[in-house]
Amino acid sequence: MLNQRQRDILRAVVDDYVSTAEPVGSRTLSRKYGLGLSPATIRNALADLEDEGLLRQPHTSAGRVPSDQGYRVFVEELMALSPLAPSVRADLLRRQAEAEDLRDLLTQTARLAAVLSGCTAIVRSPRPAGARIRALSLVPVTDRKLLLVVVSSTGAVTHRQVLLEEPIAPEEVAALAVGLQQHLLERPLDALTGRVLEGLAERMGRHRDLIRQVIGRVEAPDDAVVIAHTAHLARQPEFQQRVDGLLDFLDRPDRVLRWMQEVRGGSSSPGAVTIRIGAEHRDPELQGCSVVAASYTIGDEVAGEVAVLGPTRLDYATAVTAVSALAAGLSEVFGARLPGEGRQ
Amino acid sequence: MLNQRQRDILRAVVDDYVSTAEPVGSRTLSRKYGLGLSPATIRNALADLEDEGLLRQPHTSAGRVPSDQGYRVFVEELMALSPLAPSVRADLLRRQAEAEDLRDLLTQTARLAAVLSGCTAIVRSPRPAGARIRALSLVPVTDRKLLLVVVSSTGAVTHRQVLLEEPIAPEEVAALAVGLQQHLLERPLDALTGRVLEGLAERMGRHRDLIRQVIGRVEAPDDAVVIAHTAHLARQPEFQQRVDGLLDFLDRPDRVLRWMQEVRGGSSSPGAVTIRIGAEHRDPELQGCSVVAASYTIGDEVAGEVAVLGPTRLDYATAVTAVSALAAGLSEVFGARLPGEGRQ
DNA sequence: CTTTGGCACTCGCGATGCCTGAGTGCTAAC
DNA sequence: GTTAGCACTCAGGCATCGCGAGTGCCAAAG
Repeated sequence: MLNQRQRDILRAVVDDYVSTAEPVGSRTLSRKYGLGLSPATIRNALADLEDEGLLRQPHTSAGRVPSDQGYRVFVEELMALSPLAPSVRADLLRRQAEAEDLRDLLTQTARLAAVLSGCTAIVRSPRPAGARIRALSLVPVTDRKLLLVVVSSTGAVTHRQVLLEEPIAPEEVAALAVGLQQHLLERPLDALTGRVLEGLAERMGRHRDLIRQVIGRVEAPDDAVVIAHTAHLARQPEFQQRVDGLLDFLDRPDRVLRWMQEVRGGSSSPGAVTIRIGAEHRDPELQGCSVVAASYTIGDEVAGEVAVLGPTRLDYATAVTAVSALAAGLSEVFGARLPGEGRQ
Repeated sequence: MLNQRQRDILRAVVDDYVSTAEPVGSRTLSRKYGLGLSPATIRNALADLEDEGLLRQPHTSAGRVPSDQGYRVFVEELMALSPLAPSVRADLLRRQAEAEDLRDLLTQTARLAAVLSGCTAIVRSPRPAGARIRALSLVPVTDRKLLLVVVSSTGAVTHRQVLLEEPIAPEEVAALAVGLQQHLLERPLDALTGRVLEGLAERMGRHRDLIRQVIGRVEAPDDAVVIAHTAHLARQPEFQQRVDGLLDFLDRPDRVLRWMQEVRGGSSSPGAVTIRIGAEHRDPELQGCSVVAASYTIGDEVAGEVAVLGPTRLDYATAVTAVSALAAGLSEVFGARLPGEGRQ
């Protein structure tokens, strides 16, 4: 276990390294941080911390740098979170509430997270386990082309083209839409598995193939993740050589999505902030990176996450306050809007 | 005017520099390219080309590098375009035709362009001057929230939330939708200016405010540009120091859009390929970059562009064949689908 | 008159070596 | 337990050097 001095020093090392990106030496610590200790004393403490595996030396006569494990101790025990000023918080919430639609809301949130934290931000679209079909409509585009529009209880709108073999009359489309609505409205999206749909197709008789085609596509929503400000990653000195790998990773929504889900993984208690540091990531591209993610909720269910991504040397305290405030904002906006009263 | 030898040598310099990223010397040229000339002779020609402003020397005793102007001469007079193998072309078209909807089509196209050219690719959503409203629907989500869905003749689907002060009954929504359809279907999107809408709102009597709210938002489509594979930019040796500026630029869809429009600017003949090189860009972030853009059409109108972005040292021939093939593919897909027969 | 070989010259780049300064660990004194 | 002092280490900056790629110019050959 660490004693108070070691804790103070570890905190100082992390603070300094985060802001300078240079290994921190005993003299600097003694001068810049009010520890009231001589460099020599600090050196002893540093050596202890290194033995514990919380600090590393890039080379013999360099200062210390926090190890992944050191960051972990920092975020779990030492980090001083200063809550956002109420005015700032209110401003964030206002901006979120002003969003025009779901997409806009997520984009705005991601941008705000990026600006506040100085990192690349990622927001995962809401997909609560219990999302239901709130509205469903078939729009005839031509006599052989329909547009299926589904609005889920999260506010997500998905639309798919449906191309037909045979022409269909508008009245028939309308009848079909009513039929679908009867069977599908308020049903959970998750429940739209093969068997259920097969049954539905049977029951509705005509247009069986059409129905299959239509419904099989409802569950794949358009935007799984929104990413803002990748430029912040490229600015980090430690990534100069590897930006392309990271960009490549972020370019593939499916991978990012899987990864986000995995990050949340264990701790899925609503509102919790998950932090994953450096080697704790499985993906090789993400070595040297940390992610701070906060989940937001719709109703009482975890629906998605707001996250920021940066080098392990990142300002965890700022990141945590930013993502939790924004995730809370999302929860609030969803809470206010979605049960259905349509308040803006 | 350049003589044949100078032209051959300029072409060789560009070819070599594009593939190696190293300044090209007279010896290399004499060895690698079948010019049948001694290095000394080539040196004379190089000196001439430098006097013409088509080549530069990074420093005395280095090889030559094409200047922006040199690239311009290259693309206008010297570049040898080899058309794509029919099988490749067919494959591209097949992949485009398989796209599920507009969004998917544009994303696929951008990815293909990026892979073929080895550059970052940008596709601008179709917005032909004469795009019309093909379908329009109001989906009741709650009693105070509607979703307006508009399908344009380009296949673009836009949806907007409409929040109401007063609750509205579903039947009323349906009636309203019919009214809107009567007045708006097949009208050009461009014509939806304030005056027309005002008139419409008057004529429809009730729900005047609602109508205003609804229609004012139709014209701002969701996705103006699709960007693929920014990682390719980061990989370019010449951009190591400046990736962040470029990423920053690409992060703002509005700027990218404006810029794409400006690039097409002059030559708007359908199917034309526009190339803009280095200093020809106004934006300071784009110095040292080139863009190759081909426009695609819907009907006979230019609707948008497929473009690739890279360093001035880019493989213009490959880029040109790639973007023109893909733009032609888009034109074809739109041509086949959009008049309304819904063929896949 | 054009082409070419030869030659002197230039200059970036990588390797080498030196020095400095920041930083350490250890020990002995407080 | 803390601190001052000291010897030691090592990365990074700086100058030096040699190499090699490349040039321009000139005079001879075609």
